Amino acid sequence: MTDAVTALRAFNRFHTRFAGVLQPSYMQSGLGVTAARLLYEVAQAPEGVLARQLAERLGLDAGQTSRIVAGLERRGWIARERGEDGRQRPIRLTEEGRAFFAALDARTRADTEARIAGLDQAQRDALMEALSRVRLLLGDGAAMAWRLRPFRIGDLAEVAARQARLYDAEYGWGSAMERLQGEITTTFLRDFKPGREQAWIADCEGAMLGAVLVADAGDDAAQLRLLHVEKEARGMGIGSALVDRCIAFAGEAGYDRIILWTQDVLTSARRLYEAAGFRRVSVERHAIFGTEMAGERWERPLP
Amino acid sequence: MTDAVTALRAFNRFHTRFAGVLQPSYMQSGLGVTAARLLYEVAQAPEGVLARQLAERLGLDAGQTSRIVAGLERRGWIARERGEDGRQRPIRLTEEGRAFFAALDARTRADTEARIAGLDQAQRDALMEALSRVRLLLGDGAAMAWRLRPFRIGDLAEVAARQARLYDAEYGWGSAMERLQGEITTTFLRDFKPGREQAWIADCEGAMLGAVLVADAGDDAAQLRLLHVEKEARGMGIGSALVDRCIAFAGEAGYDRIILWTQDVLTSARRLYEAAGFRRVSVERHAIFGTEMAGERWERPLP
DNA sequence: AGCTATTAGTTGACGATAGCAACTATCAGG
DNA sequence: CCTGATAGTTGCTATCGTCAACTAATAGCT
Repeated sequence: MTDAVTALRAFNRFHTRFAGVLQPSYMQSGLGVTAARLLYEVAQAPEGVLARQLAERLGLDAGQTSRIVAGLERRGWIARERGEDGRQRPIRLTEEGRAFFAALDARTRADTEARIAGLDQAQRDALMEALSRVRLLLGDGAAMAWRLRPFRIGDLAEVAARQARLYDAEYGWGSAMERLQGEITTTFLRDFKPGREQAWIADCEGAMLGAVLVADAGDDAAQLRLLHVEKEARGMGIGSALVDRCIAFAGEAGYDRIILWTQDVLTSARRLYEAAGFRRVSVERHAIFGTEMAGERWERPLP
Repeated sequence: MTDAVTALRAFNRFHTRFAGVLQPSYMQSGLGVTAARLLYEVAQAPEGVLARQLAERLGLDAGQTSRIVAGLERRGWIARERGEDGRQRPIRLTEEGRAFFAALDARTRADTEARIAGLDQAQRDALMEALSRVRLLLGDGAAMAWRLRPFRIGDLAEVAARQARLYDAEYGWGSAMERLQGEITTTFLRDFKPGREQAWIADCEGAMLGAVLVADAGDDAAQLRLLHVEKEARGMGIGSALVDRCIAFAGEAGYDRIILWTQDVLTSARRLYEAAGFRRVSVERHAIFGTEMAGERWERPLP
């Protein structure tokens, strides 16, 4: 069995080749790979960008950056103004530069598209999810956008899989938890009441970073279930966004109150609930998952 | 919402930077990045490698390869023999080269390890799965090894998720199929009989490429359930390996026969069953998944 | 105001990387 | 023996990347 370091190195070798095959298209344009990357960054920046920002973003040397910028300016693709700070020379695209970049960008897109022409939409989705997951795990999460969306086909089973693994790794709850997850999601799907029930996925460019369910608990109560946030996505505000969405939904659906069950060991989840206006109404000790812990019932009235 | 091409290009930009940060360690060794990659390839090859094989594998120019090889030979890391074919100069590591490479490799490993030092084991597993998935989808599957392994925590829910998405994308079976999957896996987990039942995952460096379940159907019959192979993994022999494993397991467990239910539209699965000695014993038309189709029962005696 | 340290950017030098083309040596097949 | 193909080498040229010295402007401090 290979470890993550070996796998990452193998991937790096693979990707170096993969990206290398994509590069010759830059050459046809008379630009080097680095110059093309820099031009891309300039094109993305709506305002003028400073050379040092480009250097920082691309991981380039200041001298190298200066030379490439000078080259692009000589060809007329970019222009430099004077900033308020007299040392700065904000860079922006000229009209010709915009046209040139558009053509280059289109060719690069076509090249990339050709590389994945054999993939159908489902596989493209899988590719996007894997790419995002890699970036997230390698620490590029800050550069990525996430949003909440309603659940789609396959999502609830994935929620069950993620939670089973997460809680097993973190608390050792094993297969007892897995069975429980499976039963909750299966029941939810079987008895799904549109408008009265819903599940949301925190979706970061195709990758699931967290999820939550709202189920009808009867007696005018909505029940928040299976809240989780992936470890690499904590501190991004996903947990509270999910809880807030549940409360808003339950309010609109006309429930009196929203309830939930949780465990005392899930401290960060409890903080979320507390901040969102939930109050603990009962505690019950048990050992369902092997070790002794306390199951808690929390509740929040709805306006 | 971004598309796969945009996501892939964004990933390429990310990875170029990511790999760029890893490179300085090669510099300390006096080797360039390309020379280090080439040395790695030589070290991996047990026999002598030809320069043109290296060029092909690394996507390098022949001239460039020649120069790098000459440089490594000058430093004494590699040696060139004469091949049977007088034009060829098979390359292999010298003793010094082996020692040097081992040191370089250790440092590179440590560098990579430092980049993922913040990840726990579960996250490393997730990283490996995502990396493998990317390579598979981008066509590097031939360079990767897969194997069958028994199911672990979370696997069955993932099987349900993958199948629900696969069959929805390919046949439009939607949530009816999803509910069915969920119920089958949940029931399997709840009533799991070790030794009499089992599930296998086709695992390609952490990524699930296919799966199958064997359940006790009562009356001395084993039932093969939920066989699937991911689209990007077809033609690798995974389907027949999964079926064979089921038959072998059912035989060892002492069942009389192995049965399964399938649909007439799943033609490639039917071919697998037929090749593995199953025979169709009954057909029944239905419209469970929206469209009209035929559910089939297949059976195979066990020795 | 004047001094100092810092920041933005430029330039020169040098070596590694990369692509192209011309070249030698060898081999395979008629 | 001739022809075409293959393995590998070498020269030319341009880009890329690093290091270090340099100018110009600014910010902070006394």
